[in-house]
Amino acid sequence: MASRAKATILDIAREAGVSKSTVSLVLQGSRLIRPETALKVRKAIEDVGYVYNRGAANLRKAHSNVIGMVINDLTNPFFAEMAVGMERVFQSAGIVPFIANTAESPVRQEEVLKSLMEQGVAGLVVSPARGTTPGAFRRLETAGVPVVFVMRRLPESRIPVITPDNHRGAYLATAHLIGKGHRRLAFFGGSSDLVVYHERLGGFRAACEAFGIAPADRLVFEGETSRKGGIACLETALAMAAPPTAALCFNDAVAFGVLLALRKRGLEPGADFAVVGFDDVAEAEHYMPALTSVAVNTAGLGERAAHVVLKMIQSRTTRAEDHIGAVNLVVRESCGPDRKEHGCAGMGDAA
Amino acid sequence: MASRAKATILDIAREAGVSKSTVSLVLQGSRLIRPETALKVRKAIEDVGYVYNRGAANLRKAHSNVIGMVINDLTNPFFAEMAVGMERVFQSAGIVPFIANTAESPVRQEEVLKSLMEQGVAGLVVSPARGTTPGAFRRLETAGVPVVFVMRRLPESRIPVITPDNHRGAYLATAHLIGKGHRRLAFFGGSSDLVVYHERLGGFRAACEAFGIAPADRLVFEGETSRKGGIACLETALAMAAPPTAALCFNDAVAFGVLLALRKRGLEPGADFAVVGFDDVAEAEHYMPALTSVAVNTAGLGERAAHVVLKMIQSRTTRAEDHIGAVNLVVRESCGPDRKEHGCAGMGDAA
DNA sequence: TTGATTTATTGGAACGTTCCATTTAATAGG
DNA sequence: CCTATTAAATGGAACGTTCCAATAAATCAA
Repeated sequence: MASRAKATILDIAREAGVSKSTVSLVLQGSRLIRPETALKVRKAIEDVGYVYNRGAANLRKAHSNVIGMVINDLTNPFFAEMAVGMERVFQSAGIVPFIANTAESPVRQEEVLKSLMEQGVAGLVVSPARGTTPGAFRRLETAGVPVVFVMRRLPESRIPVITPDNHRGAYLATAHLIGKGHRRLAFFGGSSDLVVYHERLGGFRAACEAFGIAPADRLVFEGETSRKGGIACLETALAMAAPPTAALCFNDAVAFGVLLALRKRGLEPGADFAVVGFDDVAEAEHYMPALTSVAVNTAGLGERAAHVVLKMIQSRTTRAEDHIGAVNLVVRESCGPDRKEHGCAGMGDAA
Repeated sequence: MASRAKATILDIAREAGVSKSTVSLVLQGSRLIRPETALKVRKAIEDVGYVYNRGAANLRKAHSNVIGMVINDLTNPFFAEMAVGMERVFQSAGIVPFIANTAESPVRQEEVLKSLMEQGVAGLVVSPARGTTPGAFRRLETAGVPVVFVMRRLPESRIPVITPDNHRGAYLATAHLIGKGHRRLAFFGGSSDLVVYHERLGGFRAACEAFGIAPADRLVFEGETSRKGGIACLETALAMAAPPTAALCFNDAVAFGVLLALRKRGLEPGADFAVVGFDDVAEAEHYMPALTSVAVNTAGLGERAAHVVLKMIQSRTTRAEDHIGAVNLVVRESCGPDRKEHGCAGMGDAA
């Protein structure tokens, strides 16, 4: 317990019989100090139990080496995975990033951003909360703090963005479904306040158009981006007079919900109704049936984002190029075998 | 861009025509300042785009209001959930906690702890990495920083701990299995370098003993605490001459693995082999079949931990009582119906 | 009026670093 | 030997806050 007044650089100086400047230099690993002196100082540091006061240092340096990762939803394995990718990069750069969760709340995000600024962050990687207002990052911008967005973008913003190629991914997935013989397709989940949503939906539409699916045969169901949302989408879709036979889901969580709901109804995912997810989270591979999904290289995008912000900090700029990451469809079991003229057994299939 | 030298309290003072002390008081919401003066100052703050420099403030106050949450594995939904519980509490206390991930590496943890100390944290909630050495937290202790452990404890440490009642949970689960008619039981997954492991295994053994299961009929399989670990455990268990008919799993991830492996082998979880998980993560309810698991009130424990550390900070102590959280078994489908003399077919629900 | 009290405001000395400009010691060149 | 040069160590002035003690202005008691 005890621990009287915290030891400072001066205490070490006294202990080691040198000046505070010398101690400071040792702390910074300067080559100006004679090795044996450095050793003496380091010993004193150890003896006294000194802990470096970064706040004081930053006061002088204005160069804080703190990097923040602001994540919209840490309980979502997808974002957690991305966060871990970033962390890897920061770690190997010798930086301990601070992670903050906004729980998808713009208000909370505001608080977090404020706190981070007060702490003097050197840079930020942000996956913005849904409903973030365009002005939310102005303070950061005027303060000249490098920021990069990852996974999500804001409608009108000059902040660089690292995202997967959502349009292409959705296109590929949709094409796959059509190739399997489906002619009446749905897009499940997601809400239109996310730019990503429009990108993915755009890819879906483009593919439908390219392969001659009539506008009346492509159904869009907005919904929560969660299992629950997926369940709801499937329910309302199957309640239609002429239900779809396949769905591209906004993300894997929605797809899992759909798979679940199918089972509950006694339908066989894949055979009776084809499902494709998006993001290819770790769980997709282990699901029952294994989920066909668009892999976006989650951790890789995180790493990329981290690299970009590092580079920005280093070159003292607040601008950088956007990066659109490659995607690919990984085909598993959730779309079943190819579909013949008329659906196989099971229940109500295409008209 | 631009943003010449950062604005300080003095710039605002000049702008508002008052002294820096006045500005400082306004920032702290002091009632000593005339409301109209305060207003004038606040306007200047807004105009200049000032951001508070907490580092400078802390230098003077030595009272940092930064709290850290050190998590062993953020990609594990269980810990993520716990983290979110803590966050909730800190948020309503007006504090933005910083989360750091150690990825189950003691080395990484060391770095994180060091960084946090340098940042001048006021307190810490830690779920220690596996293999943490007893001395890892000595620096924190001698510095007098309040620390509380959550979910995991260290073999010999005076740091307060918030955990679920692992022994009781395992006991309940095992009793349930025995009540279902199982007489040859296994404990799957986990490794003995975790105190939790011994607690849970202890509960398992105690129940076996209490209900007269012969020592030869309780099998222990160490293994990774992941899906993969669960799969492996089941494989080796079923390869035995007299395999068990039910298993208590170290945690839900292991249980999911077991469920998966059963399916792969064409066995029906519940009917052919009963499975109980531990932790009751959100996914347990939605699995196929829904997993019977020991609910530990994850988020609640997180909240509790946060409260404790807050109290410790406030009362300037480094000691607090341990807290053992209540647990309860939530019965779903993964143990099937009661077991007759010889396992029955079908997969009806619990009797 | 005078002094005492209250209310608002302010200067200045910390806080623990960094880093520039110096000083001191050691080495080399002649 | 003296003077340059290099190497090693040092003092002191920042950095942007807080907070104590002091002041100034306003109110009150006589």
